[in-house]
Amino acid sequence: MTDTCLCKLISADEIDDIKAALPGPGVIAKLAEFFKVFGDPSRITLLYYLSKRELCVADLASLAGMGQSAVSHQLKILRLSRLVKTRKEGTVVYYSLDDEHIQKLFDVALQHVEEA
Amino acid sequence: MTDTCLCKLISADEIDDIKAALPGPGVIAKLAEFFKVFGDPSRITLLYYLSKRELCVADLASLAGMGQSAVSHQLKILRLSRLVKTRKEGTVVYYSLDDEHIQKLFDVALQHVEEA
DNA sequence: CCCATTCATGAATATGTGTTCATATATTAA
DNA sequence: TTAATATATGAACACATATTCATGAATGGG
Repeated sequence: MTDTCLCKLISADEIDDIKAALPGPGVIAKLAEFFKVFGDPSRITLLYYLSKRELCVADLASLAGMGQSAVSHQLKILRLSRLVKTRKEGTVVYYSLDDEHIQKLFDVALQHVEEA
Repeated sequence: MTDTCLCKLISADEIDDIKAALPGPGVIAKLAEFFKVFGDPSRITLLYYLSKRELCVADLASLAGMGQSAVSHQLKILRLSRLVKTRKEGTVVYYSLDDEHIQKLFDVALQHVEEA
């Protein structure tokens, strides 16, 4: 056990304060799950196209250069994360964005990425 | 091939416009990599603690309830993503945040998560 | 009613990822 | 130098995940 460290001289009070303000495990898990959805190039691409206009599955596949099944699987993840919504017209399902925060997230991330 | 869809009646011009505005594959990959870093509960926890104060590896491990090695591995990822920076004092390495956007990202994500 | 089309879904597979264990590196003290 | 401590690193393992393939479900046309 090498877990003894001089810098542990944070006061017990301060430790308690910091730990108390930590979001619960449930919230942390949800945060991670949320970010994980954005952590895939295919989903980023789909979200980008949907940020431009409502699109059906086949067109998304065509635009993104992905197979129909792959798109469908990814759209399910985006649906479960409440990032996109659907509108059905006959056999065609139109997808569109369902979250006004997405563009803001992209902007912040782009800022970081471009600060290379 | 079942990739023929009526809704493909987007004009060729519109398709070109949308595709032209798509960030290049490099940028999309970087965006995904960036978000992926936040897509893990351990890293979220470490970032949270570092948002409170500078901390050494052993204390981070203790606070987060993780092994020293696991923390070190995750800190390396955060370092390579330029999200944290280090300061060495003897054998002790102090970590602290190195990006002013992190809190903003957390805020947006929390908003989404809490809109359940 | 039968068929074609669009999308969803389950299984299989290949790849990626987080933790642990053991060990190496670096710094300080004796 | 030797020993001790803090951190970093590499290999191994277990687990998650993205895609493909095959197929199922739903809708509309003939």
